[in-house]
Amino acid sequence: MQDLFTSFSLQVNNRVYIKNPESSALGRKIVESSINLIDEVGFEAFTFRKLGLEIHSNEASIYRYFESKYKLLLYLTSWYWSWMEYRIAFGLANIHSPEERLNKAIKLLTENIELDGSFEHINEYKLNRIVIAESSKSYMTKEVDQNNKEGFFAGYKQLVGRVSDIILEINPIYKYPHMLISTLIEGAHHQRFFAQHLPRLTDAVNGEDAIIEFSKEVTFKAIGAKCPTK
Amino acid sequence: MQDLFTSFSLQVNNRVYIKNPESSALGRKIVESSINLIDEVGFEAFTFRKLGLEIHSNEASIYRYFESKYKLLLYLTSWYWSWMEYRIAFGLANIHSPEERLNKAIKLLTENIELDGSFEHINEYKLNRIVIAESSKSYMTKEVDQNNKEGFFAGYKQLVGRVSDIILEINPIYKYPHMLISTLIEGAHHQRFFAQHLPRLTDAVNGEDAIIEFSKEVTFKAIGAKCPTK
DNA sequence: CATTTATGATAGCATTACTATTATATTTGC
DNA sequence: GCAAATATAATAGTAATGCTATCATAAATG
Repeated sequence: MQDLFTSFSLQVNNRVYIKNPESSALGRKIVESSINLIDEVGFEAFTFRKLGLEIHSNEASIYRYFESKYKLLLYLTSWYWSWMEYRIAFGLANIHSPEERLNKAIKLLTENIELDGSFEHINEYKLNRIVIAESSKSYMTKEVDQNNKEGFFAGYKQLVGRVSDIILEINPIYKYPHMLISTLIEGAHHQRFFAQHLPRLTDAVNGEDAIIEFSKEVTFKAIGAKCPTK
Repeated sequence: MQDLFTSFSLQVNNRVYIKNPESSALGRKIVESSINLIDEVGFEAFTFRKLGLEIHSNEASIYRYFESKYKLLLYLTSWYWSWMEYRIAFGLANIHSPEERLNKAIKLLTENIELDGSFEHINEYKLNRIVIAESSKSYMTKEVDQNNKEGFFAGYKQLVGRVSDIILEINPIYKYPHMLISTLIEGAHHQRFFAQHLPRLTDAVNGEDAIIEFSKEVTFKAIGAKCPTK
């Protein structure tokens, strides 16, 4: 996907920001450095004041882009899900067999993300770690219903919907396609976190990719289809 | 399990508290009311000052039991996992077929919890909602490794280990028992949350219990065994 | 009933999550 | 090239949070 995205940017619901951070150098710096800083110190310890110091700018200036650090997190996760949808759209182009499409989609959804440098100011590798460790904090809140109404989770829902559709192509009477996919996505994230920090909750040996294997196996068996790579 | 527990209390790692809240009326009041308050306002808005007002006691007094609200959350989740382990231990007593044991364990792990009143000062129904919405905040932190070393997640790990053992009884060469069980537990929690707040991420219709069905199906198919209730 | 121990009341402090104000750059439109 | 609009920086301020410290009082215990 190299260089493909230099020409366009991913759409994020414009209600998560006050001013679009893509629209200025400062905005891009805010996004770039927030990824570094959240990855480094964690979301609870992350503050706009610290971010201001980091980028030699001002706390008040950051507030002109994002209402709060929660909204910024929402921006980052929304961006991530948009990005994931593009990755999948491109990754599945010209593959016709639905089994192979599903197989590839699961790989893309559950694999360890590496830096691909398509977007200058976004480090996908670190962003993936943030999504794994912090994204549940963006929806496990008392404001979830309100935020949902405003469309802040649309990207995630759309992604789950798209992959579920592939499942239904393979097995039109499978009852739980959305459940299966959302369980898988969240599950793979948890497993990556557990593999690093709470290994007794997983069987993922560092190095080999048990998480992808596990996800594929579970999915294809659940829907009663044969995994093309097995 | 009614009245069974009036005679004993569940063990929680004594390093999550400063003074054991089971040891005094104030301590039990703190636990009881913290469950109500966290359930009501959410963990971020929950503070010891508010809790003090609620129980007509003092912020400083609460700090004599728990170092911080994070430790209190850790206490609540640890208690929950201990409780879950007892539920399973009792629920599986005298069942010999490992398939039936697994089937029952999955039901107990993924079902919607109702108030059972075995512990006067703990509302299991609300605690379950807290565990669903807030428990990931107890381990998705920068302090996870430190906390893990101190044994704060021992109960959860033990529970996952026990259920994994049943899987291995059924299929000794299954490669991912821990992954499967931890994915299932977290997954069921997420699905209950999604069913209420983000229904497009799930297929759980309110009322019937798709989540248990889904969990059983996935598990037995993944390990290549037959679910006894199907 | 003296003493330890637990609780309560009050105060204080650094940090957080903002908002407001005013000053200074930078961009843009003509 | 300059006025006017717009974006950013600097500073200050406020209420709430997450504690800690001190001292007084109540309750339990030996």
